[in-house]
Amino acid sequence: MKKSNPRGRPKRYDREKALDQITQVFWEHGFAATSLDMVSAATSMKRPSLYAAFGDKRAMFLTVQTRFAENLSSDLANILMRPHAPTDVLKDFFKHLIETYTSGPNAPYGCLVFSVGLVEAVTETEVGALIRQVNQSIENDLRSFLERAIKSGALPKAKDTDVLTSLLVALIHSIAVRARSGVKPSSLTDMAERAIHSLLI
Amino acid sequence: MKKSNPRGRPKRYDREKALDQITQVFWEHGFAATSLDMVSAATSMKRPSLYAAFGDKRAMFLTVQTRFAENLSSDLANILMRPHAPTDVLKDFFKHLIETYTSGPNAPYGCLVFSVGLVEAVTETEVGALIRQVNQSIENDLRSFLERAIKSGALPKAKDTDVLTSLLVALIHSIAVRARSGVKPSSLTDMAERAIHSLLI
DNA sequence: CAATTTAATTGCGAAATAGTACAAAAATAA
DNA sequence: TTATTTTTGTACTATTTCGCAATTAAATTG
Repeated sequence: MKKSNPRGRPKRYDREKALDQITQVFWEHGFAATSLDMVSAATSMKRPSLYAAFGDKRAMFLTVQTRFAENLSSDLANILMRPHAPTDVLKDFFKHLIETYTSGPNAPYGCLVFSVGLVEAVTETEVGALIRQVNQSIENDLRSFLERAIKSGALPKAKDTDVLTSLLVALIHSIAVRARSGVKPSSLTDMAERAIHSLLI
Repeated sequence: MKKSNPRGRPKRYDREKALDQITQVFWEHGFAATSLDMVSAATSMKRPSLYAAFGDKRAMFLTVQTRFAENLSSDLANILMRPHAPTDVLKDFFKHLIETYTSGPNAPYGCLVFSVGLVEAVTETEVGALIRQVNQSIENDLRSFLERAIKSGALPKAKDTDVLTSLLVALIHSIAVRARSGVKPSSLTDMAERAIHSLLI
């Protein structure tokens, strides 16, 4: 059952596709260095259409930030639910993270939230709040994962899950920084896997 | 022996003081959101004077980036040379780092290099190179520090210094992210100290 | 005291930028 | 077919921004 067409002239653009394209521009150049003309070019939408669809530049930025955060968080949370050995799960976890941070069309752009958004956190309270919330969410997921692993006997009881969790989150932040600075993905994978082994074995 | 005054009209500004003021502006707002008028207001120098002294906006930014990196790196390197117990030295190390990242005049701005500079790394090769170089330098200093500690018997031989080093660097990056996102300094200190204990004991 | 040198100040001009008013286009509804 | 609704496209305005040319100011040198 397809819903009947809406009243007026149909939209030319696809909302999700447009948001992907907007994301790319902000991801590469950051908030302030991105002009609406660049966004317009990337989406093939004229500025008035952009405004009608997504609000002003600030609103657009907040939208893609939260969207990126939600997608990444949920991907990572799903990986943590897989029924494999903890080290394998964490390897997949960081593999996906690194893939996300390094596979832009032109270059590695790192993390849209932890790198690009972060700069605005000082002047835009909402961005700061989002970042803290994303951290909290990933942190909670990781801690539950580790506690589950200990409960099931897959991980030694002696592990301090709080410290372990914050070190894994630190690893995420570090990968974000290094990815955008141009460190090659294989290096990042190496680092992550060695850290996982050292921390969990 | 004071060197004789130079030929023409004397400069009104003090170069180092001006660079401090320029640093503050970029640190708070990032590169693109900073206008030369803001820099002009912060330094009480008119734009032509700024241009004569520091070149254009991009050159100014590169100057304060490298200056910040050099100052911080050298401070941290010095702390690592102190003849105390490894855990105490590392506590001081992170205490200084957190102090640097959180004690701006208005707010916590995090790291000028790892947060503010990082955004430009994609479009400005030099910034990316600087960041990689700073990471390398701190990493080397930390690794030597750990190797020294093991040699002197202050740290168990079993430690994998490479992994340990990259986890400590990750902790730095994480503190940079969290500081700018608005996490309060005491939380950061807590996290750092617990991580140090867990990693070194 | 002139002449010279260097720095500071004023203010202009060209370009970029964000936002929006208004007209044209493309669909549905009657 | 005509009216209505919604999106798209054009074009304008006000503002910001950068870089620089020309002028004024403050020092040293002879």
